[in-house]
Amino acid sequence: MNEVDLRAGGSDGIAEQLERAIHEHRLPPGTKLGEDELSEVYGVSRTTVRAALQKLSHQHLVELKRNRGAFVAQPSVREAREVFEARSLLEPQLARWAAERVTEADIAALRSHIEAEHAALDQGDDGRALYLSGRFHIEIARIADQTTIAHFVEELVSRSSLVIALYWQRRAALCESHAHDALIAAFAANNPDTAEELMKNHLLDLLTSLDLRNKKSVPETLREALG
Amino acid sequence: MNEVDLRAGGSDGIAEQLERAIHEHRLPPGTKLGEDELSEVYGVSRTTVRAALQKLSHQHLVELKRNRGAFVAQPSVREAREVFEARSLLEPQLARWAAERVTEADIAALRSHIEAEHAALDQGDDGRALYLSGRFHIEIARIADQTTIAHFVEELVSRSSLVIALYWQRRAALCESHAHDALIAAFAANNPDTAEELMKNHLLDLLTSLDLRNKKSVPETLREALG
DNA sequence: CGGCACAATATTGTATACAAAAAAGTCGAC
DNA sequence: GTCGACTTTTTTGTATACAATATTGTGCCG
Repeated sequence: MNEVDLRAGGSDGIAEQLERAIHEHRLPPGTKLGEDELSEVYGVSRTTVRAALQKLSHQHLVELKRNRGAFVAQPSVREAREVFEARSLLEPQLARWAAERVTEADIAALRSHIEAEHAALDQGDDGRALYLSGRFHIEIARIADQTTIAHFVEELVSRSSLVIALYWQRRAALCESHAHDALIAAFAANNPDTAEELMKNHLLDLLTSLDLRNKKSVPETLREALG
Repeated sequence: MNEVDLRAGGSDGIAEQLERAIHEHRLPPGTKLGEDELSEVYGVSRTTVRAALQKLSHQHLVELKRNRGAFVAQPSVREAREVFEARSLLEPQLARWAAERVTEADIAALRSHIEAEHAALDQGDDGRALYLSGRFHIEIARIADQTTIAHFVEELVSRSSLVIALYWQRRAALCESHAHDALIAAFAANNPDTAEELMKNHLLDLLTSLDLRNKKSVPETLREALG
């Protein structure tokens, strides 16, 4: 029994660990998440594991197939587009609000966030860099002081990570295209208009960096993967 | 044993029934949802009930207090504002898209939807009218063909119902302020600009019809309810 | 040798049992 | 009679056991 036993008690801690693993691409889309396996890994009962998996499925990070089990979600091309459409509706306004409310402490936090991201990249830990890059967006939602929308963004960012795992075409250059630096600059200058525009373009850049014509990257059934 | 046994198997059916009951104000905010009680009502085990309650808590319709149980959520004033801010970001654009894509069949569905709503009002079934009024907004999301955003709107509409239960001030006139009729007209005329503007104003109207200064309507603890 | 039916196995879905915590009720001291 | 501590009861949290379903393996028949 490999009981890891981390702080956050019960299902929430497990859900968080799984979410991070998915976000960091340690669990690729389509991975089977067996209940027995997970319960052994975390040293808890299947009941607890199931609660965690259900939570993740509500966030669309995990797909629950009846009598088949849980799998890391494989967003379709359409879902990928929809996720970025939703982000484009929410995040620019969030950036605007953030620019209006940002404090010195917030800016410092954002800067150290980016530093950690670059550090991860230097270490070759692309997964962690991607995770941190996503957290940057969530941090902005927090600064905007809109917890309800922040929740949605959190889900969308996680799902974006799955989209990236499936449809990313350019190998180099993660989110680190200086877009985040420019956003911080706009925040520091208390310039909501610029912040909103930068975020809008940043999301468009992300979307166009995907190859959404590539239907085959997710062989829904084995049939079409071959044929 | 009062086994109701409805079609949708397992926890999803129970979650749906509870959601509707909450949405129709048959279960007011703060109501305790005991697991044993629910398991008897629906003739299933507590395991199944818990799954349903967890789902609802992820939608913020139910608050899960550790070792205390599940309660119908009581959105704070702040949460109420946030819900409508989120809706204002999503739904106007959704109305625009819907106006661009709407079909004759969609319009017919919307009209019959409104009819049902008026019928419910005539019968004095305000709860059901409110529920149908919410479904109208969700139907628009469906027509816009944006399932991801539609999911968010679904959650926000349900939460709005809780907000209305707590902070509604005008007794008469639910959502039936002809706003929905005007929206249908804009759809029928394929006028996205008008549809977007109408939705924006409709949401503003809803928000201003609330009394969000009223702190006491949700006595968080008994202490402040008296004093 | 290939295909189909059946059996064995593994995995999920649901119910129940037990442990832990909170709430309510009771008794006694002051 | 009221306050406080203790006991009882109720309710939730977690683990385990059993049932249902899907998957895999095996052998028979064509």
